[in-house]
Amino acid sequence: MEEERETSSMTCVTSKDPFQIPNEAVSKPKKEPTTTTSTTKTPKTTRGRQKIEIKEIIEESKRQVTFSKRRRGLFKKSAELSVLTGAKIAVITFSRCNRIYRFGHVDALIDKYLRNSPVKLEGCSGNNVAEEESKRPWWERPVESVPEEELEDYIAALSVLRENLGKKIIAMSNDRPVEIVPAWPINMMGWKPTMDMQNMENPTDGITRCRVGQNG
Amino acid sequence: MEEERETSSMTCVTSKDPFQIPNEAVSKPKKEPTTTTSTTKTPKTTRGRQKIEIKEIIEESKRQVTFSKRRRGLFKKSAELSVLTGAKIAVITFSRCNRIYRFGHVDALIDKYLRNSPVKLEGCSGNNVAEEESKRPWWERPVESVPEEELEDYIAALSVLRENLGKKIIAMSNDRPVEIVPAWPINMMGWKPTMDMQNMENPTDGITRCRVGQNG
DNA sequence: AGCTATAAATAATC
DNA sequence: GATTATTTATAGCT
Repeated sequence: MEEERETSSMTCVTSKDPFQIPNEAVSKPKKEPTTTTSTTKTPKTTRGRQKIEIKEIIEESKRQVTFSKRRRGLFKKSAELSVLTGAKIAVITFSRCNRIYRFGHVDALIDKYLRNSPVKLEGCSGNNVAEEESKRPWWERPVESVPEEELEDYIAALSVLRENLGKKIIAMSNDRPVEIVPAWPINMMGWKPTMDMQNMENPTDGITRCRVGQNG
Repeated sequence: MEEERETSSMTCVTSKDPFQIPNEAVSKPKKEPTTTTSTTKTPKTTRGRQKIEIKEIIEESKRQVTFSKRRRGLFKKSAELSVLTGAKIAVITFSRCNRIYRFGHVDALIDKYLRNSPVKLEGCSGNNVAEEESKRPWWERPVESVPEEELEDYIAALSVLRENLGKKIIAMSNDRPVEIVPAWPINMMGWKPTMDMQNMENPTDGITRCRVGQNG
């Protein structure tokens, strides 16, 4: 974000920036579409996106807004990377108040991560996986091959698979519903829409809440 | 990325786009800084960033490049979100060849996630956590408060904490070094540089590799 | 929650 | 791996 690069693209902008002098004491031009002699310069209504330092945002409301916007952006980027490259991605976000926001096949990938890869979600292309695929048990088949109708069963089955991780995990997971957030949550062009993003974004924990007005 | 929004900002661009007609059959002007009559239009050397559809990239090398670039971008965004809002973030990426790339306090957050929040990384601001902090055992203290010199000990201690997750997990994790990827990997302005990003990005698995030339 | 102008990410290219 | 021109993300307002 704040690399040393100072290449000014956008050389086309010829209008003088009306927001130049102090930071806050700017007399905003107020959008007036047709009244004034608005032929010389474009009467900008906002300063647009401003450069910020990457350091903790102190102001409460501001931090919440940034958290919300950027988390959305992060999940979108994750989804795009997943679709574009076929990678499996899981993102876990704990807000300052320990509200949890998840993206992707979190549970499946955590299993995979902890077990050091046994849950094979997708074969490597060009590895003539197709023939080997049929020999594999259901839970090693690509997630994509699971029909949407069977998703519930698949999820349930996955929770059974989790037993292989150890009784202790199962015990701890029992009071939390085992669910999978689809990797294709956003209904965008060319995407496989299974559930809406809202559902994915809502905090799903039963975790101690902070007082009202806290970030997260 | 490909929402229905078609709002054309950038209305300032007056130069005609020389790359207009077919998509690939463009006669590239080739960068010639001072020779040609480059006064009328800017002799663009590239088409710049092109709009792409969010669908699987078929071409192998192209997909690899995109995976590399966008993964880097995703981790950067994660780091920024973490610093800006104080959120704890973990990102796990399995490439198509099951190479694993991680970001953030993956192990700690997985523990937290599986246990439904016991590992308290940071208190909620304004909750007068400071006084309660001192009562907490070391492993509940904010990760940031751990001095860099103690990081190794902290990591080791965390692996002990994992035992609370169950003997089975420990058994499975034994042949994999338990490590923590720092949440501040990029040495950017105002950042806390602990390790380099390269180290973080390198695949850390001992997982079956695909044939050479595969994505991930 | 929506808008606008600008900062930042990145597709194509070298 | 570096550059460039463009698309996309988003900071500040409303």
